[in-house]
Amino acid sequence: MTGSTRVRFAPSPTGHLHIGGARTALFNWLFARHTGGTFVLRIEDTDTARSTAESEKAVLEDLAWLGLSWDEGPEAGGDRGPYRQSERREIYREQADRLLDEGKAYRCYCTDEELETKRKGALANGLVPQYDGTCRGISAGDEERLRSEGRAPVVRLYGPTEDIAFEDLVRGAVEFKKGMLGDFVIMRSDGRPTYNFAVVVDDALMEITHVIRAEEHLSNTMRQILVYRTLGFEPPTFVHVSLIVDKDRSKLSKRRGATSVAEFREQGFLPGAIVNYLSLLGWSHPEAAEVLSREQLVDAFDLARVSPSPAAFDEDKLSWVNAHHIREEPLERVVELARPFAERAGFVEADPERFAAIVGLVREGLERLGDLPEEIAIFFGDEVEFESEAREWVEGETGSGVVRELRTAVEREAEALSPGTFKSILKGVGRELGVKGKDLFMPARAALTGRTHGPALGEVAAILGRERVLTRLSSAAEKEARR
RNA sequence: GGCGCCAUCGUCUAGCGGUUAGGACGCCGGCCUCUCAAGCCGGUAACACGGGUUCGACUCCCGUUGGCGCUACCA
Repeated sequence: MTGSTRVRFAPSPTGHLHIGGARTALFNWLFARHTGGTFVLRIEDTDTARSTAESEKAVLEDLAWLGLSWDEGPEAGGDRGPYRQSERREIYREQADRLLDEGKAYRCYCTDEELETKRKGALANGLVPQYDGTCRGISAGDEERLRSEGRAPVVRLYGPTEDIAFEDLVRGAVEFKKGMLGDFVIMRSDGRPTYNFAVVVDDALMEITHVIRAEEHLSNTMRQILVYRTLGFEPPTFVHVSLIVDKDRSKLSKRRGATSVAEFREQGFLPGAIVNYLSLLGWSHPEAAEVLSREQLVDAFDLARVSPSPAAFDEDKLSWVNAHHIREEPLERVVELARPFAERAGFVEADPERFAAIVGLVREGLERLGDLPEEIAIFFGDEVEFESEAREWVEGETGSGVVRELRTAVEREAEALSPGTFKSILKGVGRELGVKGKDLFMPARAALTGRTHGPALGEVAAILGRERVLTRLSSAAEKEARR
C-alpha cells in the first residue's frame, strides 16, 4: 500500500464516545496505520444546540485512552485545519457562494410552514415529498422583496439529473435513482452549513482518500457525491461499515447496558481488550486469531475482510477477550490500569513491588478490573474476615491441628517465605499429621484468607509475608481455642 | 409509503460452484487441581424461504419474508 492514504474520524461532540463510534474510529485508525497513512480527527459541531466543549474533551479523552492516536486534528494540529467545523464557517460560506455564483445553487425563501404544507400535500397524494423548486428561478426583485420582509434564505443545491452510482469497498456497487432526491439545503438560513455539505467540503479540502464510516450514512452518499461533483472535487473511496446492534438486533441502546467507552472503562475493561473485541465486530483475522494485540491488528487489518452485515454486541465475548488481555498484557501495564480500581476501594499499597505481585497473582482469575477489589481484599488488613464455610475448615479437629502445627513450623523453619518454602512446610505438616489434599490445604487457606476459594496458596502466603502469615495463623488458632 | 443496505450455529464469524459447512464466545460433560479460574480434551448448535442458472449451489441471478438505515434548515 502507498503511504498517501488519508482517513478521518468525525464525531459530533454530544456526549461520551459511543461504542459504535469507537469501532468506526478504530477501523479508520487501523487502516491508516496499516497503510502508513494519515488519521485525521475532525469535530463535527455544526449542531450548536447539542455540541459542547465538555463533550469534545470527553471524546478526545476516550479516543486517547483507547490508544487511537490522530495525526491531525484538535490538539495535534496539521496544515489542513481548522479541524472543528465551528471554526470553518468562512470556508463553507465561500464554497456555497461559489456555487451560487456559478448558478449551481440558489437561494430559497420558502418558510417552514410553506414547506410543511407542501410535504403533507405530497404525502397525501402518495408522492415522495421533495422540494418543488418554487424558488428556482427567483428574480432579483423578488429576492429583494422577500428579504425586506425579513426572510432569511437557505441555499439549495439542484437535485441530481442522473442516477448516481458508486463502488463501495465493502458493499460493492451501490446505485441511487435520480428521482429520489430534490433540491436540498446546503446552507441554513443562519449561515451554518448542513451536515451533508460540510462533510464534503471538509473531506475534499482535507484530501481524505477513504471515507470509512457507519452504514447509516450510506443513503447520504448520494447527496454527498452530488456535492463533490458540483464543487468540482473527486469523490473519495467510500467504505460503509455495518452498524453494531443489540442482542435483539435493534440499535444499540443505553437501556440494555453500557454503550459508551467510558462506561466500559469504569467497569474495568482494558483499552486493548475493547480495541481487540471491536475489531472482531465486522472484521476477521485471516488465520482466525481472536486474541490480538494492537500491533497484530495493525499488521493484519485489511478492508477486504470487513463484513457487510450488522454485528450484535456480545458482552460475554468482550469479557472473555478482556480476561485474556488482563492475563497477557505486560504486567506493568495491567498494574497501572488496576491501581485506581484498588485505591477507589480503599486498598492502598505503598510498596509498588508488592502491589505488582498481588496484581500479577490475581489477574489470572480476573475478568474485569472492577472485580479486583474483591480478589485482593485478602492481602489487606490485620483481621481476617471469615466466610462461614471457611470458618468450618479451621474449627474442625484436623483443621485446627493443621493451623496450629503450621504456625509452629513456619515460625521454626522459615525466615523468608517463598511459594516453594511455604508449600514444602505445609506438606511437612501434612506428613506429620497424616493429612493431605483438601484437608491439609483448606484449613491453611481458610486461616490465611478467610475464604475457601482464591489464588494458589503458596503465592498467597509469600505475598502475605512471614509476619502476617504467623499473625493470621495465630488468630485463627485462638479463634478455635475460644470456642 | 418510497429508496437503500443486510441475511451461515443463540452470538461473532470462515467460506469466495464440488467441504463430513471450519473456528471463537456461551452452554454441557471430562481431565488437571487445595479451591476458583486458566489450560487441555470432547459435546451441543447454522446455510431464512421460494424460484431459477449449472453436471453440481451456502456460494451466482430474481423474488418473498424479516431486520436495519435514510427519507430534515440532526449528525
